[in-house]
Amino acid sequence: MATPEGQARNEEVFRTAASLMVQRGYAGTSMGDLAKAVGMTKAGLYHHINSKQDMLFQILHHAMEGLEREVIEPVKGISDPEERLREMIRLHVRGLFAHGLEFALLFPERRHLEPAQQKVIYQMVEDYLDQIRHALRELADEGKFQDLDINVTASHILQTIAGIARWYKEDKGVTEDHLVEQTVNFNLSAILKQ
Amino acid sequence: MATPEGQARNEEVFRTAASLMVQRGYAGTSMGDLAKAVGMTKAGLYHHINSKQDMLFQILHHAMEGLEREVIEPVKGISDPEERLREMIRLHVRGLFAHGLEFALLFPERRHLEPAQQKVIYQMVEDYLDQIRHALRELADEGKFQDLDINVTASHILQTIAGIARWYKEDKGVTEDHLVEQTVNFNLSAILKQ
DNA sequence: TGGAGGCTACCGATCGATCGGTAGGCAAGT
DNA sequence: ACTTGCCTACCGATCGATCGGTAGCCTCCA
Repeated sequence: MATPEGQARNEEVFRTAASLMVQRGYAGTSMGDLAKAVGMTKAGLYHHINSKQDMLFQILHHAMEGLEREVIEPVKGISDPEERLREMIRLHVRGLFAHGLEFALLFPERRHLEPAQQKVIYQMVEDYLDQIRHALRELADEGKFQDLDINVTASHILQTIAGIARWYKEDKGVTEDHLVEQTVNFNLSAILKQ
Repeated sequence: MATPEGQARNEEVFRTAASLMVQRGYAGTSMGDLAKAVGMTKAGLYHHINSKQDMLFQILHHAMEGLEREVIEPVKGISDPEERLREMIRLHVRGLFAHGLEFALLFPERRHLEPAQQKVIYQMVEDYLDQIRHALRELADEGKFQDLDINVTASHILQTIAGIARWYKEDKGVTEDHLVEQTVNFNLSAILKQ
């Protein structure tokens, strides 16, 4: 279906598109801009993608798959809910840095997708939230959970993590390690008794 | 400068623009769409505004002024930092509902402004964050603050509040009162000792 | 061994539609 | 008479997308 070079080029297109859309938004990024950024013409670009909209869908879908692979899967073996939640937050924040903080900022752009595509992405986010909710419920069963609404709390936790991409600036002297630690501690302090 | 009816029409233009941009983003909202939404032609629309970009700036500026007027000002008389922070979160979340949750979602669109305009908005957000940081510092002086980084914590708190607009759906049975209470409790639990 | 056929990865040119914005006029209130 | 508020009619630029075409490589078969 594709040569190794073509495969690499294809990935470069999607990676560059994600980067540009983070900076300028979906509607604010033209296919001409993207073509120029990857050193192609618009026509050449369309060899790699079906449409601008489909490209956005694939970027978001790929990002969610990455989240599941790098956060959900690795913590499946952790039976203690507190430690599992700690590790989820840790891995998620580390993932943000590893992939340039980018993808979290693109999710609001799912409004530009077809309803059916929106539903797919929405469901993947919901599945991720369910993992957080499940850990919270287990904590509640152990009597270690504060008296909070599990659904609202799960969303709050996710917002503190995804929100990092919205305010973090490299030049402020905050290191990745520090931010990981702070985000874990903030959220765990919020939900644990004592 | 304007008749009362004209003033009202002017406000309707900006209010409608904000609403459309929340749904479709800045670049995704055309002036033709906006004109149709307020029952005007594009030319008539431009009687009320200078440019699309300037309109966005005024919307964001107005939103920040509202935040200062409805959250910062009312809590100035509260000397106890814990109670002040509680009230800030309470008022901010209530403000989200009162104004349709809209404006929080528009702030990422400040990337479409001129650098000088961006700076103005950025500074207003920073001033707001300073109010949260100040309350946290006072709490620390009283020995009631968890061992957390004040700057990071302030951002986390703001993200849980602004983040509500990104996940809240009316049809899930979560009431405004419940959400206010949950958001206050989550954040206070995160930052207070014990 | 060489040539035919097919495939990938692109290009220049161009499509109709839509973009943000404007010139100039007209009707109504003060 | 002048301003306010809006209109019709239009501008150049850019949008996403598609057209026919091609350079270069790989495979297969005589």
